[in-house]
Amino acid sequence: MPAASTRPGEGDPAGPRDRHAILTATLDALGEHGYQRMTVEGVATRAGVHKATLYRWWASKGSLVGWALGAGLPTGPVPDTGNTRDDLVAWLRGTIDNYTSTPAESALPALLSDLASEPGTLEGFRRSFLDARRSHCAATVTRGIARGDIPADVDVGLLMDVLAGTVFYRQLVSGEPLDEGIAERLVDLVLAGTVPRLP
Amino acid sequence: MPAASTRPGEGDPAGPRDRHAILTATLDALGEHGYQRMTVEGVATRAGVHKATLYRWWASKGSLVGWALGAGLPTGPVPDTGNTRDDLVAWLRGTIDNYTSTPAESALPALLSDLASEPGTLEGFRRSFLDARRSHCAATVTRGIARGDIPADVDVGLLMDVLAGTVFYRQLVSGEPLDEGIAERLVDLVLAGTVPRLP
Amino acid sequence: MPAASTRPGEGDPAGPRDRHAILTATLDALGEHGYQRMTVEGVATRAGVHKATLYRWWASKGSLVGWALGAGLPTGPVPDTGNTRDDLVAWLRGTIDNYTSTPAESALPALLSDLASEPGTLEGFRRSFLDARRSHCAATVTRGIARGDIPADVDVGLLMDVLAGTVFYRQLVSGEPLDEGIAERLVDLVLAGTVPRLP
Amino acid sequence: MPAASTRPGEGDPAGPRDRHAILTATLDALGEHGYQRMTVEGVATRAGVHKATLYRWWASKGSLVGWALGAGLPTGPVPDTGNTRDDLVAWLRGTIDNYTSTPAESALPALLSDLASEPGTLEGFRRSFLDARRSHCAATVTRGIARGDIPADVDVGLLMDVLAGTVFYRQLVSGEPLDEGIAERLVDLVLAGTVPRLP
DNA sequence: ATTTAAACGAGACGGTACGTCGCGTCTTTGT
DNA sequence: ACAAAGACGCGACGTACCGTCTCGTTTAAAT
Repeated sequence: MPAASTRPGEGDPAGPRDRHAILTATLDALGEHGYQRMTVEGVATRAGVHKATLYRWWASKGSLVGWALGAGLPTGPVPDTGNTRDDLVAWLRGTIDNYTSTPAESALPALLSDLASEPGTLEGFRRSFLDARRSHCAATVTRGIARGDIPADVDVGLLMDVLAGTVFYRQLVSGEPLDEGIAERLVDLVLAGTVPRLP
Repeated sequence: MPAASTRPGEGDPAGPRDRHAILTATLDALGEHGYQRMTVEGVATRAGVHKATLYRWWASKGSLVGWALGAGLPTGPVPDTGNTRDDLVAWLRGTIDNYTSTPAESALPALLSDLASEPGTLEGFRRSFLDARRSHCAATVTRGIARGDIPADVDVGLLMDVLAGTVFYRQLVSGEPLDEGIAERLVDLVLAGTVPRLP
Repeated sequence: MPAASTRPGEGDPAGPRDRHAILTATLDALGEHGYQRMTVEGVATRAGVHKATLYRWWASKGSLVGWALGAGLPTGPVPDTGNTRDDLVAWLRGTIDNYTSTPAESALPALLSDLASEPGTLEGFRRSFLDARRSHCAATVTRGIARGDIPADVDVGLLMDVLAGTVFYRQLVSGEPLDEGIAERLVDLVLAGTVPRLP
Repeated sequence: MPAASTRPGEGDPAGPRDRHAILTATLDALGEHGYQRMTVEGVATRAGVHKATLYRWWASKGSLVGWALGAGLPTGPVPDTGNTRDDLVAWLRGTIDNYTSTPAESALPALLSDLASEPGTLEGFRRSFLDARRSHCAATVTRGIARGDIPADVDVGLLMDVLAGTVFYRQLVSGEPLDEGIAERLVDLVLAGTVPRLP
C-alpha cells in the first residue's frame, strides 16, 4: 500500500532498525484512534522513534499504515481438513476476523480511498496482503474441484468476492450484524446454491 | 450522513438559498478530486457561496458530502416488469452505477471511515439513501415471493448484501472488473443457486 | 526586509489584527535569543497569536524579523541645533544605539546574509529603514553646506558610510569598544579632516 | 572561527587526510550557495569525504567555514614601497577583495551572527585571520610614522576600522558601489583629512 | 415605508497535523 | 587511530485545510 515511492525499505529488506516496533505501534494506534485520528508523531513516540525516521522509510502516513496492515493481518494458510465446506468456512471466518478486529476495521476503508487517489498504491496493498490471502482460498477451491465438490469451471475470483464482499459490505455499509451462522450460510450459497433463509 | 447535528437544513426543509448549487458543486468536486483532496473552500467557491454558509447548514465536510451523495444518488424505483429475475438485475445494475459513477466511487469509502468514527453519523447516510434503495429491492423480492419465484422465508437482507456487497468489494478492494454479465450471474446465484462459472 | 513576497500586509496597510504585539514580540525574541535561536512559534506564543497567522502575513522568519526591525528601529529625525557638528554627532549616536541595542545587535548580520540570498529582499529593509535614516543625515549635511561648514560637493553617501560603517564594523567584526568619544572623533574626521588620535 | 573546542585539528597540525580538499570544497560551496544554503553533507561529498570526518575535526558548520575562510583569505603581507599612501591603498584593496570575492561575500555576515551567539567563537576567526591582516596594516602605519607621514599618536585601530568598516558596510548594508577610486579616497581621508568629494 | 430578523459575504483566526530539512551523533565495519 | 557508510535524534520550518468567529450588508417578511 505504499505510495508510488522509492523509499528503500517500504518493502522487505533492511528497513529501519525498529521496524517491528514501528509496525506494531502503527497497528495499535490504528486500533485505538482510527486512521484519521491517529497521528504519525504518536506512532513515532509509541515506537520509541523519531517521526523523521518514519518518513525516511515510508512515503506518507497512508503508506505506513498500508504496510503495517499488510504485515499485520494474517493471510492464512487455511488447513486442509479434507472437507471443502469446512475449509472455506474456516477461510471466511479468517476474513471476517480481519475485517472486524480493531485495527483493520477502522483503517481499511480510509486507506482504500486515501491511497486510491495515487495510482499504483492500492496495488501495493493488494500484493502485500490480498494476493496471499486469496491464493490460499484458491488452493482450497482447487482441492474442492479435485474432490468433485465444485465444478471445474467455477469462477474462483467471483466466488471469493461474494464471500469476502458480503462480509465487508455488512461491516462497513449496511451495518447488519455478522452473526454466528453467516460464514456457513454464505459458503453453502456459493457451494450448493442454497438460497439464504432467515435463521 | 449528517453528524448527529442540530443544523436546521441538513435534512430537507428550507436550507440555504443555493442548496442545489451547493450539492452539485460538492458532487463535482468529489468526482474531480476525491474526498480527501477536495476542499470545503473549493466547493464554496464553485457554488458561488461563502464557506461559512456551508457550515451554517452542515456540520462538517463529511456531513456535507454525505447529504450530497444522499441527494445525488438515485435510489430507484425499480420497474415491475413481472419478471423477478429481470427486476433484480435492473436493481443491481442501478447499484453498480451508483458505486462506479465518478462521485460515489471516490467518496464512499472515505466517508464510511470518516463518519464511522463518530457514532450515529453513518446512520444518517443509511437513512437518507440506503433505506430507500433497499426498500425498493425488498419490494421486488416480495413480489417474487408472491409469484413463487423465491422462498417465503428468504433472508432478504443477506440477499441484498450478497448482491451489493460483491459489487462494492470488486470495485474498491479486489479491483476485479465489473464486466457485463456480472449482474445476471449474481442474481442467478442468489435466486436459483447457480454456482458462478467462468464466463 | 521582506521576502520577494506578495503577502498583503508585510508593508503597511491592514496587516494582522495584532500587528503591534507581533512585531514587539519579534523584537523581544530577537533580543533574548538572537536570530538563529529564536523561533517563529515562540514569537507567536509570546504575541498571543497562532503561528499560522504569522505566515499569513509574512513570507518567512527572515521577512518577519526584517519588518519588525524596520518598524522597531527609530529612524530619526535629527534635531536642527544650528550646529552641524553637534547634529551629526547626534545622528551618529542614534546609529550606534541602533546597532548596539539588543534586538538589532543579534539580528542584523544574520538578516543581511539570510535575505541577501534572495534577490530584492535586502532592498525591502533598505527602503523601510535605511532610506529614512539616511535621508535625515543628508538633510543635516545639506544644512551644513548652506552654513558653509561642509564643501558643496561632498560625497554624502560616502560620508555616511564612513560614519555608520566604522561603527558597524567595530560592533560586529573587529570587536573594538564603542567608547564615549567615538562619535565626536568620527564626525571630526569627516568634517574637519582631523586624523583620529589615541584618546 | 572554531567553537571553543578541543578538536585536535582545527588549528594547524595534522588534521584530516584531505584537509586541503575539504577547505577548498567548503569555500566552493560557500561561493555557490551562501552560508545558509550550503550543507555540510554537500561539502563532504564534494571533498570526497564522509560527513563524520568533518565533525571529527571541526566542531560545527560555522567552525568549519570559519577555518576555511581563515585559511582561504589572503592576509597579506603588504609590500613596503616606501610610500605610505600607496601601501595603505594596496592594503585596503586587499581588504576590498576579501570582502567582495565570492566566498567571503556570502559567508561573513552569516558567520558573524551565527558564531557570535556562542561566546568565544568569533575570537577564533579574529585570531586566525583578522589579527594577521591588521598587524600588516599596523606595520605599514608604523613605517608611515617613522617617515613622518602620520602623527605618532594616531589611533591605528580606529584608522583601520574606518578603512575596512566603510568598505564592509557598503558591501553588506548600504549597497553603494565599491567603485574604482574608493580606496584612494578613504586613505586620503584618514591620512590627510581630505573630506571625500563626489568623484 | 419602515423595522427586524434571518441569511449571507468577507476574511482573519485558532488549531491539528503533515511532510521536510539539515545539523550533529552514533554504531558498525573495514583498513 | 582514522575513515566510510549510513541510520538516527532532534528541533524547527513552512504548509494545508478544517471549522469558528466577528462584522457589516443584503434580503425579505412583518408591521
